[in-house]
Amino acid sequence: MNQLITKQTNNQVQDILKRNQLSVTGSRKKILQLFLAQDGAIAHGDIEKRAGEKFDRVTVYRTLQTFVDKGIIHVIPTADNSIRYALCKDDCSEGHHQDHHVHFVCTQCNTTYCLDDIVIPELKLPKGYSSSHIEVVAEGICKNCKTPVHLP
Amino acid sequence: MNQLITKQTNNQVQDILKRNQLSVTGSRKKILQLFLAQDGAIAHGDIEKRAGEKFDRVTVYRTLQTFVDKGIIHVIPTADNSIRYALCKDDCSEGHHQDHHVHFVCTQCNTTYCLDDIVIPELKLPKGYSSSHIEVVAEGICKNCKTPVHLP
DNA sequence: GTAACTGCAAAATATTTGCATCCTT
DNA sequence: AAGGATGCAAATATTTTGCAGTTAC
Repeated sequence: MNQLITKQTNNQVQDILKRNQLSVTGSRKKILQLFLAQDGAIAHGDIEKRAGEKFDRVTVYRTLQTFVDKGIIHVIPTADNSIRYALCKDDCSEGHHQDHHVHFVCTQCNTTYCLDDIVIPELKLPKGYSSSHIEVVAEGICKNCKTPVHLP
Repeated sequence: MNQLITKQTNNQVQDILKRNQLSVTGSRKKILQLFLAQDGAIAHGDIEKRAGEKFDRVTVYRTLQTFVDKGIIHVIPTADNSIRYALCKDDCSEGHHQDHHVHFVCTQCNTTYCLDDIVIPELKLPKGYSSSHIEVVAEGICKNCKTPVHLP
């Protein structure tokens, strides 16, 4: 879990920022690194409390907002009023990612995942309602917390 | 939209409170009235800013929390960090309501509805994941904001 | 060099806690 | 009468804003 910045991820980060017409700065690189290195979603507090790094709180707020505005990350609302952010696979910076994917919150480890490959089935809404976007958050046990089955 | 408390709703409110082993107090009655009188979901701020009524902020926090704990109302998370609460149809106080219904947020009037009658289709989760609860929030135009069709 | 980003201070909001008083049962 | 609920004050926590110094391009 060492936060070594490899040459490769460094390039990746720069790419994403440049593609979104953002200047490549230290904070932005470091925060984007976190997202790239992380399987699940990240809350504002997770970044601030990050051991070993020191992040200015205000800069974190502003950076996250900038990333959301650019479509690099997206917001995952949760019931406990702790907003989490996630970078999704591949085309995050194209703004497609938000359209139809499922979020999964593990009740055991509290990790939030983006399940990009799950198809959200059509909803039959009542007469008069029409929807442009559907957000699905599933709650349960994730792949890592699943009790392993001991085969004989 | 007058907040007249009819004898009937008064009884209804008392019923709900008693059924949940809560003492019947002024604040609880007034706040529960609001939920009963309202089609959509309510945010903390909506209650405080309620014209004509004066609610102590702290009491509102505590009352909402109590109602959530008892299962009288439930939380609807939204991306803008403004948690909303809704009382659902019929069996709110039995704790069933949260299980599988769809929330609908109108992007026009910003009202949040509980669509209790919509069936949430099965999700095919990736290998290793298992879910116990699914939250679906659809966003779009509601029945009231729909542009009316002028028939010839 | 210029425009944009950062970090600090401080303001504005939102939420929680403690406690004395009041109300429900 | 007793326990719980309320309302006020105040403590905490969260988010936003202003601005001067710094950095990216």
